[in-house]
Amino acid sequence: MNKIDWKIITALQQNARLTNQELAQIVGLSPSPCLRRVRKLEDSGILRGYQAQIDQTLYGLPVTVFVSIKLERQTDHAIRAFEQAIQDLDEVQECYLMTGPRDYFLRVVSDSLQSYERFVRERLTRIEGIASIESSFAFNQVKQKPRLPPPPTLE
Amino acid sequence: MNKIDWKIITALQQNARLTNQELAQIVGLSPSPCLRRVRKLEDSGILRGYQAQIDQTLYGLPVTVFVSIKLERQTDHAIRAFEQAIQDLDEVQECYLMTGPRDYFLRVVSDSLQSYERFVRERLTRIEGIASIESSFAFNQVKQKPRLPPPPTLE
DNA sequence: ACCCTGATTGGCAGATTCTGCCAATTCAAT
DNA sequence: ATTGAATTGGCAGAATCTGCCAATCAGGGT
Repeated sequence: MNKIDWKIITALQQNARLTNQELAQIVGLSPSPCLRRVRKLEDSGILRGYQAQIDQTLYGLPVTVFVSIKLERQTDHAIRAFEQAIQDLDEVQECYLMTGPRDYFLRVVSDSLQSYERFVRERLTRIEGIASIESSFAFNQVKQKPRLPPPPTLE
Repeated sequence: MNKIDWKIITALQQNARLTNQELAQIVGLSPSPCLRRVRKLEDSGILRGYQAQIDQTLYGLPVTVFVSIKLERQTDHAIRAFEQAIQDLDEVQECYLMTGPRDYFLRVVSDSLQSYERFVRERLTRIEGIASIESSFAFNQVKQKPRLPPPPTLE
């Protein structure tokens, strides 16, 4: 990966629907080598995909909650069971395995506090092996930066 | 917004580089009304944009940290100053204003723990008005779902 | 049941873009 | 300088985009 690849990645993070011609112009190549580089980045896995950004509030899901979860025990079985259960919950947008006192960390979306309460009571707490759940509510999103800093390998 | 719009949004969340023809076929329309709907969703702001998903580890930024921040006072001035400062930090990928004991919640990326420490010491703590900082480290991402549940207005 | 109106759709066609192939160029190492 | 591998630019047929127009559809009022 070199400077041109980095430019490609930066440009596509800001607008994944750029045409190959536009992209080529931005990074200073002609279209065909530019397309080849994009394909290579895709094949290598660095470019994992392209996704539309949705305005959650306008879409109808204005509530964002961060949830810390602790398991009763960290056996292999309990971990796998929990992670599998989480995959099936549509409201869970992201899930991280954490260091420290909390085991998992989730970002959950919902249309209202009522719905979120129902989600916790009827879905989350039904998962086996959960010791505790702690919810933190977001007022709003202050920043969402679709752009990573340059990787250390570039400098 | 109706069922077709929802299909469009779902499809574009999974692959934002679908051609209009492919998208039209998926949602069961011919290309031209499909394109019109996409434009309308863009104009309305529901479709905020399209971004490439990057594999952070392959890219060279394997460390993800969630940071809770408390301000000394919640005056209008302090809040604005903090939010402005945050906008300029490339390492901060997301920032939320929170309810509860913590004021802000950040997702920060870094290439190593050393770099992260430097980031905290040389950048974060230099921002005026911060009372406390608490870092939680992620081992890895267990789930990343590029798909929202159907909005309540559809059911 | 009928008509009327506004919204939505499908098809068409010129303009644009994509993308595989090949020759030319660049660059690094000897 | 010379060689060879990697990368590039240009080309052209195929595919796609996208604005326009007529046809269709939904549903409200009489």
